Amino acid sequence: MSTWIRDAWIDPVKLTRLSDIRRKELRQAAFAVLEREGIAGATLEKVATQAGASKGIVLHYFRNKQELFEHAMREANAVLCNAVVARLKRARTPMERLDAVIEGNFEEHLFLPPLCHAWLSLCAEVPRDEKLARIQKVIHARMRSNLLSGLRFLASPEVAEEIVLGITALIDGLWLRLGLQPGSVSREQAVHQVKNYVAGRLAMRQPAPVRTGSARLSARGVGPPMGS
Amino acid sequence: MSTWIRDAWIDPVKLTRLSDIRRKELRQAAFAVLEREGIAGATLEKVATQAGASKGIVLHYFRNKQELFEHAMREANAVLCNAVVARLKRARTPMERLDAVIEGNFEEHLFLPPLCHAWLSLCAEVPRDEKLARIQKVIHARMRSNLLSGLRFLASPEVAEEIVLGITALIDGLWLRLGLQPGSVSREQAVHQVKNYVAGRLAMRQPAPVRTGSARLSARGVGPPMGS
DNA sequence: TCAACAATTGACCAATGGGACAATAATATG
DNA sequence: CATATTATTGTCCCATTGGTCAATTGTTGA
Repeated sequence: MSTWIRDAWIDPVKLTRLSDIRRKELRQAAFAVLEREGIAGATLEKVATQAGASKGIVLHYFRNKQELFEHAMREANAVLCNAVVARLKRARTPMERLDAVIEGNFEEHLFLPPLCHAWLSLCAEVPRDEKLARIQKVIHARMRSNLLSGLRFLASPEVAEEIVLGITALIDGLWLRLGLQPGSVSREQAVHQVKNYVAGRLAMRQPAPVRTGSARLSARGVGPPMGS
Repeated sequence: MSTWIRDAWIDPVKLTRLSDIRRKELRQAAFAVLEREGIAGATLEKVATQAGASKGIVLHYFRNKQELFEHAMREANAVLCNAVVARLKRARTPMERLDAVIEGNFEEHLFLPPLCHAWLSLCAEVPRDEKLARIQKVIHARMRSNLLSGLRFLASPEVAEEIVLGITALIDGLWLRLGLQPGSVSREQAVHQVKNYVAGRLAMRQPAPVRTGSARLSARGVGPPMGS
């Protein structure tokens, strides 16, 4: 409720300041409506009302409904992504990096049913919206990269890749569970669950040839590898 | 394309025979439309066309749109559930029961993007449809029960419960992955993934007091090898 | 102060959707 | 065969929706 405003103000460039603010307001409103109404019930009128504006204004800032919701998805993702990145910055060891990603994905002020509902509705549209699909792809790529940045040092490339799939699936699945039955899974449970998964997988003697000559640092701290 | 017809014919009760057939046709059509169009695009007209009938007939057999799609969800779930149950019948050991559930959830003629898309759309509506929520609850309860029927003998109740959550989340997550990026995960990969998860979890020395005096059978055919 | 420009609104429109219904065809029943 | 019941269609209605547009209201800057 405040983060984006900061961005707009601190930034010395004024450019289309007002325009940017409106757009942000609107995609937030769009997301809010999505939370309550789902994709089928998310009408331009409702979005406008939610934003305290008229319907016309929505189409003034976004070419059409699709575009609006595409931006809504970007926005939502950015928030979640920031949570992860912030934690990642503080991580020192590979294992800490892993935990950062995991915990970041269940930030308690984000791991909530409404957010999940909106996210679900958006996901359900991916197959019919090229743009949404692309965004999804980017999101997943970043997630993978974040996970790999820690996992690289903890498992062979093949196994790491496998664990990445496992972690992402687990995370998504836990979110889904939350959306389907609010209250059935707490943030702590979720984190616990994924961490246990990782522990279990890392403890297994790896079925494939473990040695591939790649990075060797062992789980202990490594410190500086953090780039951005 | 044949299963349901059998049910209707074999059953000695003729009652509203034709009516039942129509209803089944229609909820199947509804599901098919859902696969292509998503919840927002799934109109009564399209469902009728898909079923080769007129729009009126749809509302003749279902009170309204909601009811139609609720039945569509039941139908879809029944199919998936049957796959699991069939495998479960053949299972002999606890571990085999576990595998039955896992493999049944990724049956190759079911683990397909379109089916997933429809399922996703339905899930996205759960928060706004009391009936759908209830159905979901039932589905999950059965899944849990099925898993527990094997898991009971492989871990303490607490741990078993935890693993149930993990497995269901993983399964859902893998389905979601399939829907979001068709082709990014094969049936074999998915099964492999979940089985590895189970193996990893079962191999862990259990963090909580392991002894609860409960069932002891030590999964014949799998139990001990994993031990560290 | 006045024009140029952006923001914002509200009216309007054609298309569509869900649902009601009366009319018609089929089918069963006695 | 006549009648009651069920299946099916097509039409009609009204609310809603995405989207366009001209008109109005600030804002800014010279």
